[in-house]
Formats: sequence, C-alpha cells, structure tokens
Amino acid sequence: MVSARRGEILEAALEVLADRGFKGTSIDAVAECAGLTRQGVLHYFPSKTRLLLEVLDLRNALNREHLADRNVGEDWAGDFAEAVAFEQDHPSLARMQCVVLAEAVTGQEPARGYVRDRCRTVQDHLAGHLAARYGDRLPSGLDTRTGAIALFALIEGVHQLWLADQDGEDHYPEVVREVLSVLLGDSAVPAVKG
Amino acid sequence: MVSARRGEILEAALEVLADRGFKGTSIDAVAECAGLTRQGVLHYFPSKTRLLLEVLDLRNALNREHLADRNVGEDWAGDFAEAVAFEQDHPSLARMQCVVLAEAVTGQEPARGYVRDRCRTVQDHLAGHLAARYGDRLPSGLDTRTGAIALFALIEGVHQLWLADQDGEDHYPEVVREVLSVLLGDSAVPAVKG
DNA sequence: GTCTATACGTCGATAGAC
DNA sequence: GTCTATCGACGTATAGAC
Repeated sequence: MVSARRGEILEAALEVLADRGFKGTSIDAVAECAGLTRQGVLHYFPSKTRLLLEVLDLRNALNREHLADRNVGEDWAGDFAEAVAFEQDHPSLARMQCVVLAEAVTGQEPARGYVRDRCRTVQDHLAGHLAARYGDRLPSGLDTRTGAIALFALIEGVHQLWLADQDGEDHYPEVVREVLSVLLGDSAVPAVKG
Repeated sequence: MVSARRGEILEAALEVLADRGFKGTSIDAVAECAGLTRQGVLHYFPSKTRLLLEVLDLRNALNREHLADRNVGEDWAGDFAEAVAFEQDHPSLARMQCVVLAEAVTGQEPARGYVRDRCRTVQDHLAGHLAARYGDRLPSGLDTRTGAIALFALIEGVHQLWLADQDGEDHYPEVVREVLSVLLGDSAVPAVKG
C-alpha cells in the first residue's frame, strides 16, 4: 500500500536529518537525495514536521524489529551491549536520534512531546523489567528505579560520546557490558578484582 | 577591560542559544535581547560562529570557577552529584551545552572541534584522577579507563534525561551519587543490601 | 517557478571621546 | 582628527509555500 517512493523519501530524510539536524534540513535537500522535487516530497508528506515524525517512527520500528530477534532479559548486560553495537552499526540512525532529540530540548520543536514520552516510557519499561526480575533492589544494592535511570542515562551518554569523537575509544559495547554487570551486581562477567 | 557591553552580549547569547540552539539563533535575536542592533553585536564579535565559541568558553570558565570552590577528589560521588546539581541550578548553561554539543555531531558545525577536544580531555582527566587514587582497577573491579568513560557517559546522559523531561524525576544528583558509589566500589554511601 | 520571509555579513554614516 | 560604539540600508543566499 505505501508506495515505494514513500519509503525512499523516508530513507533520504533519515540521511539528511542525520547530517544536518531538523532545523538544518531543507525539503529540497531531502528531495534531491531521493531523486525528485520538493513538490514530490510534499505530495507524500504534508510538511517537514510530519516527515520528521515519521522518520522517528521508522527508527522506533527498526529498533523494535532488531530487539525482537533476541531473547531479551536473559542477559541484560549483553542485551544493552548489543543495543549499543546496533546503533554504532547504523550511524545515520544514531546521529539523527542524537541531534533531533537535542534540538527538541529547545523551545517549541515538533519532537518535544515525542522525546518526553520516550524518556518516560523507556524508564518505566526498564524499571518494570528490573523489578520483575530483582524486586525492589538490585543485587548491587541499588534501588530499582535508580538503576533504571542509570541504565538509560548510561546508554544515552555512551551514544553521545561515541558520536562526539568517532576516532576515539570504540569499545563502547564492551564498556557498557562491564559497567552494567557492576551496576546490576550479577557477577556473570569478568569483574576481576585487584 | 572588556567593555560591559561585551559581557551583556555574551549573556544574551547564552540565553538565546539555550532557547533555540545554534542554527536557530539569529544575531538579531541576540541583539534584541542585549538591547542593541545586529551591527552592534557584530562590532564586538566578528561572526555568529565566534560568538558561539566565546559562549562555550564562558561556560567553561564558570564551571571551573565553581569547581575551584570544592576540594575535588576527596569525595568523588559527592563531587559529581554536586556538578549535576550545579547544572540544574543553571538551566541556560545546561541547555545551551546539550543542544550545541548535539548540533556539533552534525556535518560541519563550528563547535565540532571543541566537542571532540572536550570529550577527550574530560575522559583523560577523569582517568588520570581515578588512576592516581585507585591504580589500574577500581575497588568495584572495573578497569580505570572503563570507569572514566562510564562516569562521563553517566553525567552526560543524566543531563539529557533531565532536560528532556523536567517535570519528571528530579533526584538526579542523588541518583548520581548512589550509582557512583556502586561503580567505584567505595561503600561510603548507603548502598543498603537486601 | 515565483513570491515572500528571514538571516548573515558588509558599507558607509553619525555622534561622542580623547 | 582619529578612535570607538552604534546604526540604517543593502546584497545575497536560502527556505517554505502556493
């Protein structure tokens, strides 16, 4: 039903957004990248804002699809390391997300609501899963809610660091795995002491 | 020596940048906020880019100034909690930083170099301090370098979460303190087990 | 493809201080 | 009479809308 063109435009928009952010993106640039004219783009998406929101949805879909392949929850540290690796294998997705979310922190950007919702649902999700498995406190002694916040912050922060300096450190998935195993308090990982 | 005007313009620029990001900021808006015209601003700062860079320097100066008041290193978890609290007491600084850094992830933004340098120097700094105190491994078993990365990522991530949803959770400084005490492995903090 | 809006940066001008 | 602070007007580029 959705024409192939629509998909192509979304792909093109993802690239341009990743490269220039929302404010910096012109419909012309998206159109050129997709091989049609501005009017062609506006035929499928009524406005730049709607286009952005659909790209964000696309990203969500891709992420969920990827996670669905794993048996999430058996190996938390591994799951998160994998999620980080996935982002790093798809730099456009990662950059788009980072830039657009930050822009949304700003005044009245269209993605503001999206960002707030995402922030809350991800935290609730994490807290729910952790509580289901560990109860009120993680084995490390951390409060479950605190742990969920820390996990989320850590992942977001790692993405930012990686994007800020892609020539630097690139063992982030491994870093995440080790840190998580300490935070959770499982000792399923080589947390070699002294 | 620098005229008072200059300072006023920097202050105004900080506000506007925090509110609209770099791309969204017009010299006109800064000028209006500072009570003069675009040309007046351009008299003190040759370009929008230079203005941005000076605002980033200003932020650095403020941060250093604030940290100089503490006896940094005696209580790591406390230091970081304090740093987070400081940011939250100065929302303009925090938002400006977050938005501008994220924009810099993008193509050829002026702050790109600044961000990469900051990323490296902060990590090196942290790693150096941690190594000086703990050696190759933290008491928690984490590798020192890994710990430094995790600390930095955690702080950056927490800022982002806070900015994304300021109506949500607001115990971030406390969260940071608790998480750090687990990551480092000091048990100087109520990490109540079971 | 044209219209309109906005924004950057330059040029020349004015007015006061030294 | 030159230096500093500021302004108005202009040229150009880009983006969104129809």
